[in-house]
Amino acid sequence: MAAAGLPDADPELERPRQPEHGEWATTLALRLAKPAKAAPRDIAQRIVDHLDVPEQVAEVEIAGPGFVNFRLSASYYADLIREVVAREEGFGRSSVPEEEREHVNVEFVSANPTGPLHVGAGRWAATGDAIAALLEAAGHEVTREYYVNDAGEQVRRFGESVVLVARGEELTDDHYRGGYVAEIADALRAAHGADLFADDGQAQGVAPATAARVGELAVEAMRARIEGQLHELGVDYDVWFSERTLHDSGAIETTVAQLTSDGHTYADDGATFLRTSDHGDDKDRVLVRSDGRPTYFAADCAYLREKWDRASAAGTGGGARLFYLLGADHHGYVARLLAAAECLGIPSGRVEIRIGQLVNLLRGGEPVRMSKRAGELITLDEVVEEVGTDVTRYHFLRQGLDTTVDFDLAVVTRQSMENPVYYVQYAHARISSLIRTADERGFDHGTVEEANLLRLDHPAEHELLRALARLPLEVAEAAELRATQRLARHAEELAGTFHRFYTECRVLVDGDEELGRARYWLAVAARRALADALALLRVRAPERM
RNA sequence: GCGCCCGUAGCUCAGUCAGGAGAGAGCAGCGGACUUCUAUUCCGCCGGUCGCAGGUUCGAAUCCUGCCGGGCGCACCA
Repeated sequence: MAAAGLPDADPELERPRQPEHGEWATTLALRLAKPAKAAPRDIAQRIVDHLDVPEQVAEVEIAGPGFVNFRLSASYYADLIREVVAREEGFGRSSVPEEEREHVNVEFVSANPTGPLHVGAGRWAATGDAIAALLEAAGHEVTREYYVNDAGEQVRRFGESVVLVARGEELTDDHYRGGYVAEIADALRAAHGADLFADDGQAQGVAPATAARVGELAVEAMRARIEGQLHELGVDYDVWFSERTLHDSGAIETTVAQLTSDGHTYADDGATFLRTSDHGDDKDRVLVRSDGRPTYFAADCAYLREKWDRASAAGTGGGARLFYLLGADHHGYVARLLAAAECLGIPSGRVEIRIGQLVNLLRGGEPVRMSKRAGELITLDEVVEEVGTDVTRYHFLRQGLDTTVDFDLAVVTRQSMENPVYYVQYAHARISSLIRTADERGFDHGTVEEANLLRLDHPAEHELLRALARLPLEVAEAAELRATQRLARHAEELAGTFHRFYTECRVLVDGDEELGRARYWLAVAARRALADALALLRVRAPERM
């Protein structure tokens, strides 16, 4: 820059939207116009004159008001194809330097185990899982974790509900109801006998000990069912963390004691408050109620501390990170959770909470009412069964977290381009078919090293190569932004460029075997890229459709 | 009332973090393309005051302020 007589500045290369503008571009000259007091195009010219152009850049041009565009050479793309073909899998993955590699605890779903998951939870399942996969692809270590609220009032209440249903007695508005409660009652009766629901000399209602005993079993049964529901969606966790263990081990008392000795609490009206309002929260929050029982928030604090210690112990160079994916109905917790983290001495920025907007379940444009009453609850597994895991996952993943998702059963079950997942999968199946056909016909594709990949100069070939080359960057960006839709949209772009290539460029051509071989290896590379993108989204890449 | 999110083509949404080249995609509508590697595909046309009004900037869908619509949340609940 100095040589060109210009102020120092970050070139900030970016990818132009229009193919005519090359693979890379910089707006440097435009931004320097003011400080350098010169016309942007003149500045651009001076930059270009002093530029050290790498081998892989075929052409540099100044365009428009002062953009500098770079075009990559054919040999760059030839190397790209060889690289993609050479790696067995994981094109698109990257690695971070050891000192930046984080251990990320990704907590998602964590719905209360007092009922089966509904459709909305599917969004958090698919998204949390895919973000975890993206973080892994970006080179981080990940723990997928589910926090099980298996302690406290709701367990007692759930147990009481099961007992009452088992006995055929009446429920009140405070109880859980619905077919699944009866199912649990039946299952528990089968496993433990009807005596499980009996009280000793209790005249009315359910004895606390009975409610607690049944509640514990019922919650575990429900948790197991939730685990199964998530597995159906292709989501498997590393850790199912039990809240009860925090109560049993004394971790909650220890945590409250620590917060107190660090001066973050005070007593008022017999209750213990945490000074969260000193750390950005609207008001202080109760840790221990005036009757001595800890709040759920106290358990959250203990859990936060436990998780932080565990993630830190992994000892990665980039340190630990606690990632929470929460629904918009929980965004009220964000401030107090972050405040708690500060009080616990967790470095700022290490607890990251992302809020996702909610899901509307529709059928033919009409809202599906999800009443608590028996029979009207639409569970996640029912939906997955009806529409399939690939469509369900992809539908959630291709939309940003900030957008409310309409999940319309009538639309989503249609196998048309209203479900773009088929478009991407079809591209993969099409390439697979092409390769099968080539083999059947005894097509001599040779090796990728022998192929003359410089023959790939058709516009459709070039577009496909461009999309292919961008995959690693798109993955890295999607991981950085925790934005699954980035990857989904790029997979669609990749599929689109392949479909156009397929239409315009025949691979198994007569008379030009050299070109055919080059195209064959391009198709192989494209299939690998599609398979890798779909793998990160945990969507199947079918060989046939 | 306060806080968070959204408002972009008839519909569903990308793009907003980090301001740049005539604002993109799919669906719907209209018109084309298979005797040849999968037509769940491809090509073309139609379609937009980027909610409204100000401001910052050489340049705003993008940043700031204020409005207007919609969703969600504001417990010694769980």
